[in-house]
Amino acid sequence: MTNRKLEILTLAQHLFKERGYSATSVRDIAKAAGVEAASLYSHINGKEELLDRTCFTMAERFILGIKEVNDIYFDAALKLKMAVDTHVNILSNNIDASVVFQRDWRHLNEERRAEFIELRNAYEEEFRVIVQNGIDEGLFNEVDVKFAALTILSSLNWIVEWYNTEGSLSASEIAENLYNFILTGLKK
Amino acid sequence: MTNRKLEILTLAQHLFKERGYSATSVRDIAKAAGVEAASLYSHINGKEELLDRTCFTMAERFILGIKEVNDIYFDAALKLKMAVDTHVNILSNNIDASVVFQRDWRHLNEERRAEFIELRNAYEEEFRVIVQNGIDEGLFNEVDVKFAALTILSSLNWIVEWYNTEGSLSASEIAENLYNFILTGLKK
DNA sequence: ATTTTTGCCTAACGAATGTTAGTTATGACG
DNA sequence: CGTCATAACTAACATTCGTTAGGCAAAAAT
Repeated sequence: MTNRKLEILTLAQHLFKERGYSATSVRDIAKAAGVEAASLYSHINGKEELLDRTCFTMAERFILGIKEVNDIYFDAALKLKMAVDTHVNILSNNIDASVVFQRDWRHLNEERRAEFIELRNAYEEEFRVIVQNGIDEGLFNEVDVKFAALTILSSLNWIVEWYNTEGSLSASEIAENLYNFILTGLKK
Repeated sequence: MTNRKLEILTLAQHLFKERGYSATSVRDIAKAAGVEAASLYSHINGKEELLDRTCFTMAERFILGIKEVNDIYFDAALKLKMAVDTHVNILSNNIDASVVFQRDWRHLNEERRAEFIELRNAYEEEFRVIVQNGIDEGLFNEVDVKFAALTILSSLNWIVEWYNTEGSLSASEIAENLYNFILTGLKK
């Protein structure tokens, strides 16, 4: 991918984040790039390519992240801690793309959407496995695995809705807070 | 609001849920209603009215819900339990509208969007107050209040992404599972 | 020096968008 | 019966949409 194409992709991701994919026109993206709409087509095949690349690049990053965590750590609690940390760091390093990944994958065409959902399911499954391992190892309560994983993933997925680059907490601090809360719970 | 208008609103909410507000055309809604696009304008002022009514009706429902919980219950733990239960029940009784409320409020015009955000903030503040009360009453751990509330709200907000009307769990069962997990945490 | 490639341009396409104006069929109410 | 309200219609509007075709200037490669 050429520099210019990457630049266009980045600009598009920012606009998609602000306005949503459907409400962002090719002309909006062109304007941000300081170029006529038609000129974009020297670099991209179409608007959907920008969405597609964004969604699948992020999916790959998240999946690669959790694979590394699974390879490096053994203890389930540590795996979970690092999976959360990795997720939040990827997200904070690609905040625009993460928002698009989270919100706009629905606008992928049917075929690609199906592939995307598969990747997402695989990612979520990794979290369920970690929670199950923690239970088997006697580290975690015998909670409903699906439910516990869902709560963790909800918190992770929701971060894009409130994360602020200028906020006081770093990505790893957010991850640590989240991990601690999920482990400890509210009850005294 | 006439029956027919309500019918159109309901159909629109379903389409907005499936395709998103921006990607749903007035003609799509008209087709669902078995009518020409222009005919809708006997009933509505415009497309945005459908979004506006959806977002603000749901906001009112959620806020009324938590006010009632605050009036009826005193104990912070019970308040939280019932706030979660009420939220999930409202959501499951209005699943299409809830999804739109969650995803598409961004497409409100600037003025209404600002009002909407204020309502949302007020709602979220109620959760923070409950958590803080729980800590003050010695029921809850001395967690970071913002963070704890955020995790709870993340889980609540994310429910629309996986909730299935045909699922095996009722709204109150989901609420109970969620509440228990948040209170207890993972750690044994 | 000549050719090729790159990156943009203008112009235009057909389709879809939200919305309006004006009209008509139907049925309720006096 | 005549009047009015309701709910739909057809036709059209000005825009905007994603995209294509063809060309042109500058830079890179030969």
